[in-house]
Amino acid sequence: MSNTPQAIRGTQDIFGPDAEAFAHVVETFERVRKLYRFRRAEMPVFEKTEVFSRSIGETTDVVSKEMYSFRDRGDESLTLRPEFTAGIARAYLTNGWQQFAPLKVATHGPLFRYERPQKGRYRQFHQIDAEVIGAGEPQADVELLVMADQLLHELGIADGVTLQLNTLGDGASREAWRAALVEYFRAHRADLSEDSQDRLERNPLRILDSKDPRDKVFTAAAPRIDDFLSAEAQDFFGQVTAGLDAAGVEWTRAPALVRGLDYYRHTAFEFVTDRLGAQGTVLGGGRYDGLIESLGGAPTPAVGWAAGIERLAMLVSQAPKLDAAKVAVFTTEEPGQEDNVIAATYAARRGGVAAEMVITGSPRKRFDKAKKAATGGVVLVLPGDDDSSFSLSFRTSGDGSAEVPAAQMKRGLESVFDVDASQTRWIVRKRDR
RNA sequence: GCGACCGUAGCUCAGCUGGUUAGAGCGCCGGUUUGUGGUACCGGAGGUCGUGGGUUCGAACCCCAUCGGUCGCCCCA
Repeated sequence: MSNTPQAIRGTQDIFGPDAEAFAHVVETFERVRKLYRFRRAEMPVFEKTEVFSRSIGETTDVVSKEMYSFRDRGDESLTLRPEFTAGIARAYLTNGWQQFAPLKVATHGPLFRYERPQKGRYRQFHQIDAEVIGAGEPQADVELLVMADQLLHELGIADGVTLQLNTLGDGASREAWRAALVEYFRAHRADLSEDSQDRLERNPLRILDSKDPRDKVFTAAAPRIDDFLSAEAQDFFGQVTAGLDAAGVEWTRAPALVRGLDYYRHTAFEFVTDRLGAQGTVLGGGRYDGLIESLGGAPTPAVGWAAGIERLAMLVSQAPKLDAAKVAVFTTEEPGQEDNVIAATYAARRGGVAAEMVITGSPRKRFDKAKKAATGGVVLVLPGDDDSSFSLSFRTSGDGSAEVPAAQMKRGLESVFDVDASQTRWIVRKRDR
């Protein structure tokens, strides 16, 4: 064991109920995304480093200390993607996807961030992601938000999750607000937490959602974005909220909500829960009208969101269990009948019935072993009248049971186990021996 | 990058103020029992006590380092 390589810190091997919940989240997302007519896209998991550094912002933590970057054999700096948006924007530009604008795309897969792992946070984590590129109207924001809301409802985790909504205004509004915040906090600089004094230089907006009580004294009275919104920005936000109201999506205004990355404008939002410890954000996103330009494209409005699959999966308690499916377990206690068990098991599976078989170990213990694995029931293979035939005995924990010739397996499965064996047309043929 | 707690069998854990061959349950393998049954009993395999150093007559237990896990800070999904 001691020379077995260990998994990389912050990576996870997902198995069992967790893996089922994970798959359930992805499957639900795929279903909902089709309802909203978002197209599927796949991007590489690594890009040139500049794809991220130029779009996300050099001063952000993500770029300055959380990227998995390395040099390839051509001495090019590459980076494992820390988010989807930048890569999608790059693909949009390099593949001429402008022709599809406004483009609704969705994707999911692994992302990488060099961080200290903790609850709901990993170095390789997974997100589902939806973006609308080339749509500057508030209706695009609304569509994305309603889709997110529906997804959370269909996952059965909408209770206890609230949509927190804010606007950062257009570029001019945001800059004016930022300047006012810097001026305001600078006046109280000495009384701020160490972290926030640092933030004052790097990312003053983030002082607003500091958890430090020393900062909270000042954040309450800090300048509010509303006082700096241009008429257009105000109108834009008004249309977003009106659309949400029309669609029946509940939201709350969160004036201190800002996004961590530089490219956000106008709408910013997070779906937040109090059930995941410190990692309360379950789905987050916003409008990033400046991003495509920063990658050398024409000015292109865009909105999007992403959600951590692991975090969603942790909230999903009602994920369908693999074991909940009715499983027929085939076995025999008669030495020499093992081949017939094999024949019957594969016939059942070809017919669409979930089946397992037990043909190893002590024949006397096989029945008990089969019983443990069987949620549908146990099928016992018995020798037939002659060497080349056999019959099946269907046993359930209830009162159902029946013994039928092998050829009538379909009937036995359906009547005794109550499983859908309608596809089972296969007849156990008599074998020459 | 910072802090707190935690590493004993495949899994969940017990192991007293340091004391002799480190235990239990579950799981696995074998035997017996039962024979419309989700049983009971017996036996077996499986552990460099995360790793390395130190203290001690003696370390799973105390000290240091290191690796890993968990949770929190920063930041973020």
